[in-house]
Amino acid sequence: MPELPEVEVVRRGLQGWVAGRTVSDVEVRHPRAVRRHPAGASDFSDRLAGRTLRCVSRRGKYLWIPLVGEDEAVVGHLGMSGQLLLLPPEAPDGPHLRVRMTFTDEGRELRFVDQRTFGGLAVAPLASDGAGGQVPVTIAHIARDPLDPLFDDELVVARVRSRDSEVKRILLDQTVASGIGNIYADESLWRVRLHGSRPGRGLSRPQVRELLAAVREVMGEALEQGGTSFDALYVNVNGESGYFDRSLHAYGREGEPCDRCGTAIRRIAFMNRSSYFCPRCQRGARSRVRDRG
DNA sequence: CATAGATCCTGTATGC
DNA sequence: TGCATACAGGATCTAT
Repeated sequence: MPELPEVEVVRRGLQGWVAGRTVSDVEVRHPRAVRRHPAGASDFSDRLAGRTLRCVSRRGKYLWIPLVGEDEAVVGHLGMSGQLLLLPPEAPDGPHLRVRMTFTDEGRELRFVDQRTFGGLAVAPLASDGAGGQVPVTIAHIARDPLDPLFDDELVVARVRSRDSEVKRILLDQTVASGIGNIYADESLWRVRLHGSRPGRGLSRPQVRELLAAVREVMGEALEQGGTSFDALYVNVNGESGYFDRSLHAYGREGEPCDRCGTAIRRIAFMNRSSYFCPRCQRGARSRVRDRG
């Protein structure tokens, strides 16, 4: 469930704790956690041992930390249950500890904990991002996110409107705009009263602009509240949950009244998961059927 | 090329 | 009580 706001909370938490520290040792407890590091677990550990970490960067749901003196970075993705925790060395290992990074100062360890193992870490080369910065080559295909100062609204508007796919699927496509997952997609669509099954090609330019503004708005509000959490799976680097789930209008509210019109929120199957929407406020599901006829 | 669907994984909740 | 099934879903791979 960690989407952009949750990952940004983690980034901020890491920033003050790992920047400038030198890695002592890296222990990979589960090979799946480094499956995106093709050279394997021992190579992953070898590339980090003795290296000093720089600032913590983020694009969409990815985090990366460049290594001082190298054109490489350690890249992380939380998947849906990953946690990056800063814990004192004496804290007990939980059952889902996947990677442990210790530092030469013998202070807090950085632990990657991941119940469902969809997340992972890797070391990857850095390349130019085309705008004076750098990005790991393994995530060069990930688009800028809506909170990125270089996010180009009109470019994304054009890309959304060039596709026949359902608009919700486009929102979840990280090569169009990154950082949006199932929760914030549903919340953004609810805010602008669009049904997620509307084809991108059928939306007007103002509609897509309004949708992107809603995405930015809902993510910004979530960030202010420390992110969204439904269970103990998403936590910040200190193991604490956010509060934004109390502000949700659509996601996870099947059968509950819409906060605008009182109609019961509906849930439908979508891409092996769920979509939540107000059947009265969010019209437009029929246009696709009509177009086919 | 564009699009849609399947797949990885495990803890929790639910049904019989 | 025990077993089976459904569900959560981000990114990537495969199929059409």
